[in-house]
Amino acid sequence: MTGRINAPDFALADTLQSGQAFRWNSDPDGGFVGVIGRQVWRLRQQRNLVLWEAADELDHAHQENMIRRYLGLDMDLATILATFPSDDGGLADAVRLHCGLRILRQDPWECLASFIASSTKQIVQIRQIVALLAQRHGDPLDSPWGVFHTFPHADKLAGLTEAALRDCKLGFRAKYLLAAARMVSDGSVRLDLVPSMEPAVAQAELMKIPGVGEKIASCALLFSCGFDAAFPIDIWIERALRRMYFPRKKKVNARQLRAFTRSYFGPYAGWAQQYLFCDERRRGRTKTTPSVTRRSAR
DNA sequence: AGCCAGGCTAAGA
DNA sequence: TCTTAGCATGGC
Repeated sequence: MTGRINAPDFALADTLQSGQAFRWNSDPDGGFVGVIGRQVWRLRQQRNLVLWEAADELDHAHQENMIRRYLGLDMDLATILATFPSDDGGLADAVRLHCGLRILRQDPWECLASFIASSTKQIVQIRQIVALLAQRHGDPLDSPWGVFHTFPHADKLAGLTEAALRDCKLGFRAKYLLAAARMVSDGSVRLDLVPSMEPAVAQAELMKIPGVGEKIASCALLFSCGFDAAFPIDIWIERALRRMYFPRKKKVNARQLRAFTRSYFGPYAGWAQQYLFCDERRRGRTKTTPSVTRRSAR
């Protein structure tokens, strides 16, 4: 089944490759193949259109709604951008350079589990871990593009041993993911209710899980639960914030950074964060003469 | 071949 | 309250 969605202000590649989701693979024709829910999808962009192909023949309108929601196409980007601080040239540049970047709305469990796996890992490694979890413990899904797998439910992972998770290269995160799976599946963490909670309550709910601190909770809240103001601060964002807003000021600690982001960026702070994140990484990539300019953040 | 990654926890100042 | 080691693994 195929379809097309009019999406004038959308950047598929930026959106799928900006470290929000870890299970999209690009194919040679500029498409991306991945799993949403229990289906394999192939997505492409042609100018103003998102072209989608789904492996299964289901209700067309339902399919289209699903993909629109997942890609964040049900949000009005212009309205969101208008809430950003108006006199911030640096942020405006980042927005311009990553025009059409959106926040995905992923499955909360897959998203939370992926970010539990992410700590002190590079994106390549996170992708490996998530792929292994799916291959070994998810259900196979046949498709025109090969066999893919669902991301295993919390119930499924809850029944595994820590050793089985370690075999998926989780390392010391294995016990965290196992605990998370158990807490979600036995109801001691109500992941299903998180999207409708007050932001602070939702964050506290996720942080009941060992291995989930502010950063990982923020990622899950922003990328899967609809909390557009959640503002995960990782190493890249920290670099961007210090460079743009605290130049050469020696002592700005994590707390002060957090306080700043909460008061400065507004109700869609998480979206601003994603633009800054992408741009900081772009800067890292486009640096010239790597032997000289390579410097870690102060 | 080390070094260091998109952190959290717990210990110690 | 703030700083820091330790954790496990792979890419560069």
